[in-house]
Amino acid sequence: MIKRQDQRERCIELLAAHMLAHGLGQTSLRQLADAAGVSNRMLLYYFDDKADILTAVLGKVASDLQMHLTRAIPAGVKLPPKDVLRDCATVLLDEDMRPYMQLSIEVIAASGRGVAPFANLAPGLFAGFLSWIEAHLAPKNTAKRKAEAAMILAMIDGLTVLILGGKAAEAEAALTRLVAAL
Amino acid sequence: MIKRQDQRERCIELLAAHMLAHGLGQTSLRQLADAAGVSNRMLLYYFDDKADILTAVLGKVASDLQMHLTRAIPAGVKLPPKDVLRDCATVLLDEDMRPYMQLSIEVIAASGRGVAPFANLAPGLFAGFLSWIEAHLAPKNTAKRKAEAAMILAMIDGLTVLILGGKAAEAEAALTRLVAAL
DNA sequence: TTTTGAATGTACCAAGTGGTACATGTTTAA
DNA sequence: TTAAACATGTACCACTTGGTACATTCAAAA
Repeated sequence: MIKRQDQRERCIELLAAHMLAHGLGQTSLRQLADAAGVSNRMLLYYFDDKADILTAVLGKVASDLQMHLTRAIPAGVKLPPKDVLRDCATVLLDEDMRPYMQLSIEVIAASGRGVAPFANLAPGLFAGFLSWIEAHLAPKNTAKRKAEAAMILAMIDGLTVLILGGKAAEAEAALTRLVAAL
Repeated sequence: MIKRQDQRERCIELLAAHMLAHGLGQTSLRQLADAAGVSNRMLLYYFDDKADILTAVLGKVASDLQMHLTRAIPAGVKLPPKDVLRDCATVLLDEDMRPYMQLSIEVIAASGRGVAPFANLAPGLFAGFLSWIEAHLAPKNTAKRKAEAAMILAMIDGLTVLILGGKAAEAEAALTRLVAAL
């Protein structure tokens, strides 16, 4: 009867879908319990408290996002920043990935405010992304690669923000101009 | 006894300071009433409802932000994108402006979710910024200027996101690399 | 001076919040 | 078979939420 861990995992998956669909604003225990198909009583049996739920679910979301990226963009191939930006943008700015990017921005906004448990999550999340991008950049020296990775991440996030603010067409034009400049 | 309008204006100023300091997460009627030094009962006398408060306050914040920018960067001077980016970044990424940028990202995140009343605010906010930037760009044709303006706005927002996520140093490096590329 | 309208306080409402106490079933191990 | 550990439901707690009903104070117009 190892049901507790099983249920915890099951909940994490369902809750990841819920949070991707509805964001940080719809995360009361009742709403989460409904989304997971359990009672709020049981949610707090599977998890320590609300922070534990959010941490676990967002961890899953982050690793799914990384997996999407890794699956779409082969590892081991080193490219100049222009191409890495274009490839990342193709994957991450696609409409299918919108929920992931929307949720990411929400988490970062909360993190900037120092809100628990997001403040502890965001830097690690970013670090993972930065090293992922860096690993896809053609050599040069380390400092330059780090700067280029940060630049690419900033561009992706900035374009995402534009899209979330209702300026998808402008983001498209900006990306084109950006790729041309690199 | 034209007190009602006066108080409304007074509240808007105090609430702008409060929201810049504490964000969208601390905007219950009680919290806002405390920040404005009035009772929540009176807040709803000066304003129609919570959405009316937020709309008014964020309008003020947005116009203050634009004023900061306009004051720091002279109008009428047209520059290449590289310089406009550098100038905007100097103003907007400065620590003093952090509350404005933090709050902006929060509003855009909410807007992307379609949350009232933010969803109606963000596009207009962006449009204002885009035309402001465009007005500072050296001629070329309109389409190119629009693309460059969007690019610059995306970069600023992206760097802001990096900073909020705890990667200020990386953002700095990214900006340097970015300016060099343009 | 009386009346009228705006300004303000007190007290409340139903709904939702994170979380818990307690009882009850349900497996598993002794 | 019995005791212990796990699993689950019901009911509740104090608190916060956006918002309102009602009474009252107060300045100004009649």
